[in-house]
Amino acid sequence: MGKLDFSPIADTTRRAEIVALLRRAILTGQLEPGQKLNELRIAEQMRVSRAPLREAMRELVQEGILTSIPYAGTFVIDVTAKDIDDAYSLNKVLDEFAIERMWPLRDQRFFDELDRRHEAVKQATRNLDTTRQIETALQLHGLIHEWADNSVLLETWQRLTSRLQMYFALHQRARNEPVPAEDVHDTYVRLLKGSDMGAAQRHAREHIELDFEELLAYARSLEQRTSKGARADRAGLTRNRPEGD
Amino acid sequence: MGKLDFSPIADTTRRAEIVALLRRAILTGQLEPGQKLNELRIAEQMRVSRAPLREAMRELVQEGILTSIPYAGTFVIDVTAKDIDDAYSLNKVLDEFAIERMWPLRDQRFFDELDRRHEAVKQATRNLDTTRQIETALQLHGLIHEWADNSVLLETWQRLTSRLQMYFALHQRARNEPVPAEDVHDTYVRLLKGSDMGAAQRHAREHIELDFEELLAYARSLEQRTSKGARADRAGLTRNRPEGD
DNA sequence: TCTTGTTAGATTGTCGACAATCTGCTTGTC
DNA sequence: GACAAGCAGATTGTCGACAATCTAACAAGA
Repeated sequence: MGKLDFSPIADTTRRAEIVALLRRAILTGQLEPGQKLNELRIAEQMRVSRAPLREAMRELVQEGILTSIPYAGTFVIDVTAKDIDDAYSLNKVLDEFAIERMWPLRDQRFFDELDRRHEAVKQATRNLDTTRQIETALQLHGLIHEWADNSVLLETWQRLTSRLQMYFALHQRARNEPVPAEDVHDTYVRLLKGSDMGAAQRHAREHIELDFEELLAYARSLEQRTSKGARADRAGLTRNRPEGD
Repeated sequence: MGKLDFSPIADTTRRAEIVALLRRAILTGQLEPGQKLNELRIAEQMRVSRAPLREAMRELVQEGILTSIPYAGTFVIDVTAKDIDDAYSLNKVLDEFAIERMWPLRDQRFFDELDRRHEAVKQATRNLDTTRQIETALQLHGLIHEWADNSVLLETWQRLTSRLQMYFALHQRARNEPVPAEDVHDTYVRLLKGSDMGAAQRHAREHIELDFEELLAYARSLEQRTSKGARADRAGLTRNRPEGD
């Protein structure tokens, strides 16, 4: 038989496209944290009715980068230092788990893909395209999760990644200078190709710790000024209440 | 000032109520895996238009217990042995992390809440209410995650829990006999009150392992018969594709 | 001046109808 | 009989309009 695999056909619903557009706008920082999303205005701009737009927003709310308050509006989530800290500490655990799981599954295809993504990061770095740099770096990092053959882990990591990407983008936006970070990933890639799993896990943990401190400091500095969308605080999250008691 | 705190007002949107109704139906197994959700029919039964229903469905899709295929329909996710395995192995990691984090945060309020939830499980067990038993057991288990003071962890665990609850409910449904499991949780609760964190972590891991094997065997037996909704396979999940290359 | 009630405007939530798409059946042709 | 084309029927996706709710400004009264 012919050994040609077709890629799945593109999503042809407006909803999916809206989701992609909005997500991109949020993750690149074009929509700022705390900002309110006016349905009517966005719908007009996109030449779309409010129905698919609202459905798209619901998805992003569940994805964790929007938050909705009934009859008040839907807002981009606020970035608190605690959130970043939480996300990072969990990410470390997930990384360790992912490496453990994917370690015996490494093969030539893995190494090739690893190099490919590493190259993409270097490319973006050369081009001084910081947005793309963040994106590719996270994709490089995500390979271990994709390769771990655990769909739940992958979903979890992708949710985490959305926020991390948003945090990084904001950080980059704040200070306009591009990160030099030329070959930060070299060690990471080398260790993933090596034979010492423990070393790879340790490096993943420390490597992350690195730019984390910087990011955290930035978030703390943001915390001072009062965000105009400050009332868009935690809503929902109380699924577990013991209703019958 | 008066020291009375009011609980937040109930969500008064139809959407929220629909979400709750649908989630309950799915998690208790009233809606079976692979089953298609006909929008028109459900909307009529609930006396609601399709708009809020569809928004509710979008939320549950992102929550991971429904899956949607454009122009084909929305289905309850299929339960594969691999999914259960994945969820459990990740859950073990999360438990360990949660215990580590909440350990220094334990106080009297924690112990009280622990006892309260433990009592709820025993109550449900006495009443032979298996659905409620599953629910309360998971709530007991969830306390460590709620107490870990990490919102991202909590969200992640709640997503996982949804599936686990669904799996358990299906399992219970299959074999009608209620689980004896009278005091399975006694040791768990005792260790969480004790001073040996490592022991608590170890127990959490092993205790889970217990009913896991049973559940997994059941899932494997299901895998034989062809589900009528079999084509409702993984859709989406490919957010990470490198679009510009 | 402070509080409370009222009202107008804007925004979100919901509805019913229409358009686009899929599925299965029928029909026609070889 | 096998197969492709085409035609209902049903279902999902989208639209425009209406209802419910919130916000802020303003007026009335203590």
